Amino acid sequence: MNRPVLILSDPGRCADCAVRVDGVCAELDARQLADMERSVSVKRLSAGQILMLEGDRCEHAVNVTSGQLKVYKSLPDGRTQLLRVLRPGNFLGSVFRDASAFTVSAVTDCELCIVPRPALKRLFEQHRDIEDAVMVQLEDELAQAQNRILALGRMTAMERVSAYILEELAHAQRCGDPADRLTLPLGRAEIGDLLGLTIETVSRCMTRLRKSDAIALEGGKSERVRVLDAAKLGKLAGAHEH
Amino acid sequence: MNRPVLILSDPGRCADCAVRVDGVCAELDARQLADMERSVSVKRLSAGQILMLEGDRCEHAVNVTSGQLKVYKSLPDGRTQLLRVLRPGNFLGSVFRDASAFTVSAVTDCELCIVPRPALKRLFEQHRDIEDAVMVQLEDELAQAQNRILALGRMTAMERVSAYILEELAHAQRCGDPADRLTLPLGRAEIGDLLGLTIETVSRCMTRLRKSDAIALEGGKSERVRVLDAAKLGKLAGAHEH
DNA sequence: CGTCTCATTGAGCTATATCAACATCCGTGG
DNA sequence: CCACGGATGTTGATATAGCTCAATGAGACG
Repeated sequence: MNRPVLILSDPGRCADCAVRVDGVCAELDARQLADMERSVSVKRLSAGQILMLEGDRCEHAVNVTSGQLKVYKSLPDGRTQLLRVLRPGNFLGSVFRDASAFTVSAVTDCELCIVPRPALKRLFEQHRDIEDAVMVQLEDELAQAQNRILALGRMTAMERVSAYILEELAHAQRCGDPADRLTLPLGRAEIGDLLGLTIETVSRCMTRLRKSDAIALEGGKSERVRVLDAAKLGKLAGAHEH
Repeated sequence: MNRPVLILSDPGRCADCAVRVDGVCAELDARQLADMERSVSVKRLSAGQILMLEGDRCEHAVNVTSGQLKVYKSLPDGRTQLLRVLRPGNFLGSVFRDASAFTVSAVTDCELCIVPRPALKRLFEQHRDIEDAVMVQLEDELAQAQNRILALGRMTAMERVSAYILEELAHAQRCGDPADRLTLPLGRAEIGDLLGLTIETVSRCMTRLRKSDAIALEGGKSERVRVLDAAKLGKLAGAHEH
């Protein structure tokens, strides 16, 4: 998962990119990729560094190639709410908005593939597929935001935590991990900020899930979860499938 | 606001459309509009009717020309959460998703301008600006969803209600209404479903705002609000401007 | 081995939900 | 025109989920 990434000064790299098959770049053909590559540069962030602040001008879009970032909004008194977590393959960037609506900061050390906005617009003009690929990302992001709205507005703490674990499990599975194990990418505090809960409530929900044998917790900070009873979690999360 | 709308059998109407200057259609030139017009039809809904159900195939995009609709998700036990309210000029439609992530139903009688998805895709191919216009809408929608996430996750009932009134006030002003008066488009139950609160809590917050002289309530169902002290509301809403 | 960070657990508090009564408006039919 | 009934909003009393504050535990790291 931590393979090297595309580098401006070293053309030909996009083809080797670790996240080549995910997200925006997945659908592009060789020529589009080559054009993309010419516009792109790499940025590294260490854990805790801020990529952009709410209100900043949006000067480029980014694609995460390694590491994790959190996207969040804050109230003046410091309450903060995570909007999403960015992982390898995820795209972030407004094409038509000037000011960022959120802050983005690195949870772990990260490598990002960066496209300046003008270059992105030019790419859009030259390659319809790139614009389409971005729109697909945008629609996905919106759908996830809508799920979050439902969770925050109408689900209990237990439901939110159960649903969150299942989300992470699904993500782990997409990454090819074993079907019942996952490593939570966030600490309790950040999970709380994502789910609109406090650290303590998240912890208590985890404990309750553990005591009811739905999950097992492992690792020093209980950051590893084994899902013992996915059906029970699904029921708790109020899952309804279509 | 309730002027007639574009009608397939009566070409030339788009130019006269009540919402011509809003949303997706605003940026189009005569030729694009003419092409659009050819792909479009009108649908009428009466209050309470359902336009689409969560899980339905997305077969067309719609642009609201009159009336209001609500977009929402529900949990199996009936808890429901509004995602957004659609008003004249608003666009709704996934271009690349197959299944709707939400239910849409008419709050009032409505008139909609409908574009079948294949036609929309064709329009995208022929007119870059149309795709761009849709992407602008999508980015706006996402930004609003993110504000809602912050509200639901981290704001108190008073803050949510205050912020909501200010949102509605801003909307009324954009429609050219007087700067301190507005008519709430939703009943208390729907406001509750939008803000993740109960009817009673919404009502109590309204009362508190009234008693603190931030607003005055008028009309049989208190559906008209006069904003007496926007600054106080803003402070309550935890507004921070950039 | 102490210190730091993070998670857990407990005790009590409070904002909001729930349950219930009442008020008000509006339409309808007599 | 008035009386009635249904829908919607308000208010009150009580319950409770989740928050706050505080103490404890358990790895990680120098």
